[in-house]
Amino acid sequence: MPNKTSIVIADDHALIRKGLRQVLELEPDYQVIEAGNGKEAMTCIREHKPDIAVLDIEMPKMTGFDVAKRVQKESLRLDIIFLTMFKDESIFNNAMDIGVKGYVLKENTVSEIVKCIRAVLKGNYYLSPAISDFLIRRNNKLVAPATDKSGLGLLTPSETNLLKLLAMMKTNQEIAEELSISIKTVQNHRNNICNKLELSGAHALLKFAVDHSKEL
Amino acid sequence: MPNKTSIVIADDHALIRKGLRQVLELEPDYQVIEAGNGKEAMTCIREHKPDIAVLDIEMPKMTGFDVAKRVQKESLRLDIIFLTMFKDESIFNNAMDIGVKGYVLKENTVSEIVKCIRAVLKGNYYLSPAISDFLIRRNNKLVAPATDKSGLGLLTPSETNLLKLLAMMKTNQEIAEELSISIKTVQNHRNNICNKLELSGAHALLKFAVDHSKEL
DNA sequence: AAATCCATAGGTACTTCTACCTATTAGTTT
DNA sequence: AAACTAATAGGTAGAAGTACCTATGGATTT
Repeated sequence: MPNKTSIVIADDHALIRKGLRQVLELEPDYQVIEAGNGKEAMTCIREHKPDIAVLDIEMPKMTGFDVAKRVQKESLRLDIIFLTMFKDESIFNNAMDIGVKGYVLKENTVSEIVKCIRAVLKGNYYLSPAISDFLIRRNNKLVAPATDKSGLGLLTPSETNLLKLLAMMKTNQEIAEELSISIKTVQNHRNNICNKLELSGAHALLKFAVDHSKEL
Repeated sequence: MPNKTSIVIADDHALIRKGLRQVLELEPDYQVIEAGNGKEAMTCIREHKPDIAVLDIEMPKMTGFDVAKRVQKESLRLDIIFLTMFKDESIFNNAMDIGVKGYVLKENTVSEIVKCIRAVLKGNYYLSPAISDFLIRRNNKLVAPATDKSGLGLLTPSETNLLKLLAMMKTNQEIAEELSISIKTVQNHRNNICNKLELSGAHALLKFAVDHSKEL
């Protein structure tokens, strides 16, 4: 494998480009190609077919996003890393959505970008630690409300236990059997829970159980 | 605020404890308390009520997980950071599920743990970059199912549409109103779906709808 | 000792969902 | 034209869940 890893870097600040080149060329098998804006970056990518492109987001002519989308549309096979100052969550989310493999903040150490390139070359994702925090939130939104606004604290152990089974979509009869209690007891527990949580209606409790199953 | 930030560190290797202490005490307002295993860690935590506990996962007496769970059960207010060699995804996922705020690999630089503590003190999460990769996967799992083993392809558009509403735990009556059709039609659709998918029983279809809601 | 809370279980009336029927209309395929 | 499919809607019997009751034994608190 004498073939070098070629990397296109695109940033409108010459200073940053030079700095990046210097850092990257410490790795003997990295070959760096510079572009001063998004449009140049596209040209470079089409011509040199690099393995990786490190893009600033805010650039004249085409933004990093524009380049990433273009690359996707033209089915060019290379991985894209954003090197940016934006710590904004929604920007980050958008980047993930269009398939960006790495996201490194400029405020991080220079070695960060090298680690990132290595990780991406291995087929992994790499995110700046500050960004991981956003990712967690992204997950938790789908998972846990964290604080107990739900009223779960009001429930007794048996009630909580019953909710767990209910969240698995078990029927009252199944729950009764599993706990070796009467179906009437199950129904009563359900009723008590509904009263405590002020729930009413056909699937209200079932919905509650499923929605909060992670907290049970 | 002349109060120091107190940190309990727990690891069974004295060498690592000493190293950590040295690094952490470079920060003038960090006060370090050492524990040689999980049980000691619990004692230290109960006694000193630290702001943060940095725990190894594999330790004698009690593991880092045991300590984290215990802390949660006793409602002790401190943040927990795992400092570990485990790059395993499921271990990481478990850690997230019990509310661990930071996850740093021992293979990372020492400065990583300091960054982590700072981030967690600010109320943020912090993950080693190598771990971020897992998080991405975790997200993607929730997003892309790709193959259809479920039999969803057998369903007609109206049936699929109905399933979407069912997955939101709406009752037949609500679905009928939302689609401006008779409740009987809704019931019929449900029956047809059950036949196609060979489902039967009280919550079978509802469970199916919820389980596959991401694919609808 | 009295009061309170929890888990247990039964009763009853009502609503909702399930399972299996039939049937009409509109659109597609053969 | 005949056959098929999807969407619509009605009927009926029975299973499951909801809503509100009462009640007993055990544990905890006051």
